[in-house]
Amino acid sequence: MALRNAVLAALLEGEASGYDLSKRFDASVANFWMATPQQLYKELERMESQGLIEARVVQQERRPNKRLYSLTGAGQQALHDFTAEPPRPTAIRDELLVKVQAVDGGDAAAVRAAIAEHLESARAKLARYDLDRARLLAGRTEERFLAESERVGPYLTLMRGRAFEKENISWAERALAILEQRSSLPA
Amino acid sequence: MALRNAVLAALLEGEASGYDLSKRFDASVANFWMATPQQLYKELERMESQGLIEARVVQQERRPNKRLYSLTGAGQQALHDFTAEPPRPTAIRDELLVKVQAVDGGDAAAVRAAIAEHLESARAKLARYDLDRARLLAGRTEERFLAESERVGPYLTLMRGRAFEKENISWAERALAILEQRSSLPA
DNA sequence: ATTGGCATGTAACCAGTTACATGATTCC
DNA sequence: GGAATCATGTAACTGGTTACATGCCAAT
Repeated sequence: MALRNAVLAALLEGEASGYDLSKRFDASVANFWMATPQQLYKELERMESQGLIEARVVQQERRPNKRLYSLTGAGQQALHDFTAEPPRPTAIRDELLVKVQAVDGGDAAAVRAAIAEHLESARAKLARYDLDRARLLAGRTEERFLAESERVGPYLTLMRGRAFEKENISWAERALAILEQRSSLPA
Repeated sequence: MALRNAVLAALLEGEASGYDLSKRFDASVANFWMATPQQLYKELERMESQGLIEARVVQQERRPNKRLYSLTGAGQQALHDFTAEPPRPTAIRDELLVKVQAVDGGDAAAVRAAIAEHLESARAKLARYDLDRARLLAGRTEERFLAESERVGPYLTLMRGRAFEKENISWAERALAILEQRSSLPA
């Protein structure tokens, strides 16, 4: 029931279809929770059957109809309850770092390539987050934004994502430099 | 088969029992991959049956016997193959950030408490990583260490863990400050 | 004409978590 | 005497991934 909470949190931004949510996850939630469309459709069904969300069917012309979900009172309560649960230690699973850990007994060139690709994707994500931030701030200083806006959660997670990607970038640059030097000086 | 690769990488450090591995994971691998003892025992069995690792039984007095596992040639090959695989985008799942995202519709005090706890654990981890780093460097400068040591993988992942925890700390401090200010100025 | 976006789902499989289970030893 | 450590496992459950499946519309 872990995805459930991420979905509830995402629906705080407003009603969304499965498809919308899938994009919303990619755009902002993906920073700390990833989910495939398949996962979302299944979870939405289950959540609806549990009364946490409700659907409103929107007829569309020249488009398939869609079901827009929003939080019910029970859903809001469930979200509240979730935030009040004692935190469990965050589980990390980073395949790239497993490869880096194993670089000395593995294919060093391939690991370097993987880091380089990671670096590129971190740069792309950082650029996206910067755009998102500018959109949120809408010309205001951070201070004013924080004073004025109703919600700060999305801003805080965005800041976390930004810092994470910045750190990814500088780590990857450093790691590449070290590994490249090694490869030119074989023992 | 994702844990498998983390186990192979961990066994590069030398032979280990299930119990040893469990501690090794906690100590260093946990930085990027977490696994419970139960997971490890099951995975070790499977890996042995696939010929990736082999066990050597050590009789102990006043202690249960233990099975020390080490990589076979096939295991080394599997590790090599894994490092050469094209990287898949890292999956993140951070429950704390889900709570933060939902803070505006949830229990803000509980979320602040969760962040504070996270901050403490990040500080503790950073201190541990600093100790690990000092142990690895063994009095040498980073430059000399990198020039001399046979393996760099564990150092690079350690640096990543350190940077990650540092960033956790500064983000958590900032987030707490923002949320505390909000709580004292209710809309 | 083909790619990409909109829109939704099912089924089979694989991986991870939690609870249960045991038993001796060493340290405080 | 009780907690922590050493040492290993099973069983039931939950959650996540991958592959398969469909079909229309807009833009290039």
